[in-house]
Order: sequence, then C-alpha cells, then structure tokens
Amino acid sequence: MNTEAAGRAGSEPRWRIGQLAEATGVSVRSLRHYDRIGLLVPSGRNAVGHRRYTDPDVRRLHQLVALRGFGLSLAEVGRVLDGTGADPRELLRQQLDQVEQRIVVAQRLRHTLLGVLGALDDTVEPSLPQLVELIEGMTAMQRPLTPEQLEQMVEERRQAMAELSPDELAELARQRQRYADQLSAEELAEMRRGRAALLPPGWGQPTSA
Amino acid sequence: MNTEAAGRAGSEPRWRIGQLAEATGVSVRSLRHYDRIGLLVPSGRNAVGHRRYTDPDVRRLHQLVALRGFGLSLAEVGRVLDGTGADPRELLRQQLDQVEQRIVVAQRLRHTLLGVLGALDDTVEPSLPQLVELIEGMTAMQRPLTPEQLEQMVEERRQAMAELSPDELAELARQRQRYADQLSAEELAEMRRGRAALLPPGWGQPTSA
DNA sequence: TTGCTCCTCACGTCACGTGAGGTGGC
DNA sequence: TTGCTCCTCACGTCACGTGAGGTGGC
Repeated sequence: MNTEAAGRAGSEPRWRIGQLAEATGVSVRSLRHYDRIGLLVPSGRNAVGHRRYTDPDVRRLHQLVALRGFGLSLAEVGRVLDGTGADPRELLRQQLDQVEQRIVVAQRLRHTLLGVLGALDDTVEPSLPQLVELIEGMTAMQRPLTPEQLEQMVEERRQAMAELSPDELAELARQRQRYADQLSAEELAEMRRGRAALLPPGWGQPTSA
Repeated sequence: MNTEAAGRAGSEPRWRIGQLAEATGVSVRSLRHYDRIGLLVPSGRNAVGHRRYTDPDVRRLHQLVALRGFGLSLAEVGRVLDGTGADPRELLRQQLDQVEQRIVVAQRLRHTLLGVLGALDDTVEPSLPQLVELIEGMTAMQRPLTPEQLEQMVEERRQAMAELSPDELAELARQRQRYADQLSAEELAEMRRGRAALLPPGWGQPTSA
C-alpha cells in the first residue's frame, strides 16, 4: 500500500551513490575510491552494476568521515573500523602530538612571514633580486642583513622613490594603508617586532609618506 | 702552483651534486628533480654527464629553499626567481592568510581531540564499536550523545569493569596516570571542557579508581 | 683494482580530480 | 524519447623516495 514499498527484509532502504554523496558531502569519486580500496564496499549492486548502499554502509561512512577528520590516513581508518591494528586511543594521541607540532611550525612560519612583510612594507617596490635577497637573508641565513647590504638596498630604494610621480606615491600609500587595515593590532605589533629583528636599530619607524 | 687550480675564468669552483646536497641539506633526488623541471638547471655537465653547479647556481638554490620554506609551490618559486608572475609580496600575503587558516583549523582539531581523549580516558577500555560511536557522536553529528546511547555505553563499561582483575584495574589506572602526566595543566583543563561538552551534566568527575 | 659517486629510467606515494567513452534508469 | 545518473578505465596532481641496472671518477 505504501509508496515504493522497499524490500521488507531487515529494512534495506538502499542508497544510490549520488544520493549518498549529496547527503554526506563526500564526493562520488571518493565513495568509488573507498570502494576500490576496500574501505567502504557497498553491500550490493543492482542488475547493471550500480552501487547500492545500505544503512549500515551509511553508518560506516559516517564513522569513516569522523576518523578521517582527525587526520588518520585511510589505511588507519580502515584498521580502526575493522578492529585490527593498534589501540585507537594511541592513534588519537599521536594525532594530537602531530597537530600540536603543526601548530608550532605554522606559528613560527607566520611570525617569519609577518617579519618579512613588515620589512617589505617599509620599502618602495624593491626589485625582485632585492626582495629575494631579503627573504634569503631573513630565513636561510638566520641573521639580519649586514649594514652594507642594507645600505645598498636603501640607496636603490631612494632612487626608485625619486623616480615616482606624486600620483604613484599616493597610490603606494593607499595600497599600504589598505593592507594595514586588514591586519589586527596584534599582527601589526608582530610585524614591527619582526622588522626590528631584521633591520638595525633606528629603522623601526615607518616612513609615513 | 695551487692545489687543484680550477678554471680561472670568472671563478667557477664547481660543485658536484653530492657535495651540494651535503652542504645544503637538500637531497640529491630533489636537486635532480629541480633540474628536470627546469627550476635549478646546473650551469654545466662534465664529460660523462655529471652535473656541475657554479656559485650562482648555489645562490639560486639558497633562494629556492627560502621561498619553498614559505610554503610556495615549486612553480611559484620558479616564477618569483625568474621575475615572472605576480608581485611576490602578494604571494607572501596569501601565504600568511593560508598559514593563519591552517592554525585555526589545527587548533580546532586539537580541541576536539582533547575532548575525545578526555572522554575516552573516563571509560574503561571501551569496545571498538563504542569508541567509534563516541568519535562519531562528537564530530560527524556535531552534538552530544543521547542519554540512551550514553546509558548503553555506561552499562557496557560496567560489565567490562566487573570482568577485570584487580591487577588489570591497577594497570589501567597506571596507564591513565602516565598519560595525564604527559599533559600540561592547560591541556588537562581543555580536556575537561571537551568532556563536559560531550557528556550530560554531572558526568564531569573522573571516576578516581 | 676497489669502492664511491654519479647517471637515467620508472614505479610508488596519497587521496582523490578530471575527462573519455559508453550504457541503463526514471 | 530525452536527460540524468551511473559505470569503468586511465592519466594527472605534488614533490619527491626508492630501487633497478649500469658506467665513470678518485
């Protein structure tokens, strides 16, 4: 009597791959991939080979997505779901360690980037070689620029400045302001600290046009 | 007169690939890779085809490593070094954005992991399905477990508890303590908060054996 | 003369994305 | 009957790692 009475046995409302993808946000391609590697093999196929997922399949998919979200590899996810392999809590602890490492590394990189950007924002359109030299000096070399390098950059900057029209200067100032407006107070402070570390004393003040 | 007088012309002390790798920490395989994709083509080869790097090549390598360290792809690095492509400062700003995004995501994940681990440390060897259910409940579903789910887990835990020998219980307590000792006060606090979010009120207190 | 270094394929990694070319389902 | 969905290859991604099999350099 019901609309589209599905097979009664064991409640098997079967999902098509596209429906499942739409409902879970997992791509069709990913679902096929999980099938191929044996991580999530649909319980059935229809007569022409189309995948049909059952509710338990869907449940496994949810678990898969949750574990994958913790950064486990698909191989690890498979081992956890199948009860093989190490204590999953140990895996989660390792993930925690890795995430904390990643945070530290990313924060260090953020600091360096702010420093370099701070130094660059103090320059007027440095030439590419100059810029690369600056980056090189700040990172690979792990030390501030030498006074001679700096003097040369300053001189070249002065030259470039002198060749700019008032309009161009105004545009540069606007650009810089737009960028500064996007930064938080904390980021600006960090940028200043980074610049201070790179440049010799007395170079901290922005050349307010 | 000198030992191994190299070619006088333009100071060309040529490096072998192995020496360069040793000196810079970049693998031989990476150097060959950079050669193949045209990012760092050694200035010469000897009679039998061995790569020979000049000082300018080494300089470019240093710059390459610095830029790569900012998270630029090798394609972007190539464009910056060759002066093609967009303003490198714009690239660095994009990298900054990405790094900050990564930090936020990683911190969120860290928080979730601490919450799950906190909840798991309150249980006695949950079965794999239970554990996966817990993880599923905390993440994919974005909501705490229902009272029924929780009640079932509690009951199963009680069963598991009852089947443990005193020695096994003591070992469990030791394990848990060892893990807690590795955590900072801040992490423990965050873990408690995570657990509080997962479990209904009144479930916060660790069952101190 | 013996290692040591170097060479070029070429497949593997990881989790899919992206067509190509074709067939059934609603 | 027309789209829409689904199918299976199979190559591409990204930055290399890792042998295989072989030849010159010190």
